[in-house]
Amino acid sequence: MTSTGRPEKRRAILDGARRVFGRDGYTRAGMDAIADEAKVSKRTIYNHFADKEQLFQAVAVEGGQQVTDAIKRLMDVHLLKILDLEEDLLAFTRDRAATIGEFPDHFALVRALEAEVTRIPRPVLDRWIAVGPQTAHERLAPYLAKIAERGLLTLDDPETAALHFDQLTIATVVRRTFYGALPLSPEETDRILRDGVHAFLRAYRPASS
Amino acid sequence: MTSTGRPEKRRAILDGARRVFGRDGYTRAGMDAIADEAKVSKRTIYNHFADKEQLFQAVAVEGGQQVTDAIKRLMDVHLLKILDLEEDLLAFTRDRAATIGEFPDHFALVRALEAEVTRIPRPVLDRWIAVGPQTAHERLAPYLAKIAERGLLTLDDPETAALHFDQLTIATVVRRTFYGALPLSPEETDRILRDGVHAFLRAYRPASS
DNA sequence: GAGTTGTTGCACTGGTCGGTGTACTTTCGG
DNA sequence: CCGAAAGTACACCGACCAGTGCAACAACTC
Repeated sequence: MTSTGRPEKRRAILDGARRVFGRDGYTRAGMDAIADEAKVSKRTIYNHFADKEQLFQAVAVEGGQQVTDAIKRLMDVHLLKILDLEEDLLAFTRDRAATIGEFPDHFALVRALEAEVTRIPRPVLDRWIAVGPQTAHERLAPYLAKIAERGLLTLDDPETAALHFDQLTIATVVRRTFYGALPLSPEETDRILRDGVHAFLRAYRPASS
Repeated sequence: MTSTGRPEKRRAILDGARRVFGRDGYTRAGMDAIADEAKVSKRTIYNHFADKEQLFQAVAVEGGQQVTDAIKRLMDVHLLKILDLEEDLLAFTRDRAATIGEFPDHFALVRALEAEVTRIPRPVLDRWIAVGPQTAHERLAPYLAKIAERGLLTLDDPETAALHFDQLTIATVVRRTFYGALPLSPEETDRILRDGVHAFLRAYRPASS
């Protein structure tokens, strides 16, 4: 499992592969195209990765990790000290929605990955899910629980609430735009997020308001 | 646009193509494999459809229409006469979730389609969206509006409420299972749907209960 | 039953692509 | 400055695949 070859080449390959896989999808992406994009010899790719499949998996997991980290930072920024709950949740989900545009290659690759879901070895798939989409909303739960402790939310189950928040906001935008592949006007995006946060609060805000 | 060739052959081709596209994805699916699956000569496929892309589009749109029709029927069954709102919504969403298992080839194909979203001509994509996923939840809105008229729901905007219902129930299952590609235990499915309906009602039920 | 239309099987083309072999050059640590 | 490790350029293999051409065959129509 120890990585062979020069690290900077490995980086270039991963970056190039992310772009090409995102642009062309898994099957259409050619190893020659990836080599060109990474400005690396095709032979070097095979010195770092056993085959196309392993390269794809490496790129997917790395990207998932990066996005998860970015979201974690957003949670710390917006959800630790709450002034106006609705505004803070809205600000969080807006920034979260913006990450779609900040990692366009990764999310394009996610579309490719989901199409291959039945052909990806289960352990690899589970690892990606664990690193990426699963923790993305599971990590939200403790923040919501903390907010609930202050009496700002009524939560029977923080994880379910986190899932519902996700579904009502970011997941709706993701679904409408196919992970950012189709355009969605800022106004429309904002309306979705506002409505979603609003509905979430109606479902989870204490009766005494 | 008038269709050439014998209709029963066209049917066989569409059915075979749906299976193979669903199993192998767009790029991996071979026209020879489709011909075998449809028990038809490859030459006949090209007599009915200009090329692989057009065949794929035809299959996608037809499948989307079938699913949309099935869901419409479920709405009529469950959402016209309401006895217990929570139970009726739950029964509806359960049956709706079951459609994922009833059209496995179609939903596998949808995964392939979403991966190709950037490569599908916009008019074709728009047509599929209009026939399939869009109307799927937009058609729910009038049913909810009708229920609201009886005072069982408080809706500012029926379409938004329909979208939220969708997101909180079926969309969550779809996301977790990747359109049915990964297994999800009936208990887990039921928990998701129950929780979703419950949250929906907390957000949209009149204060006087 | 003649003619048209559709279907079949098969060979074939032109192209793409994953992966390898090899001989040469570059990089870098000691 | 030397030697090993890594990278490069390029030709190459085998497999696969979309789409076509063609000749024989089957099935409807009038």
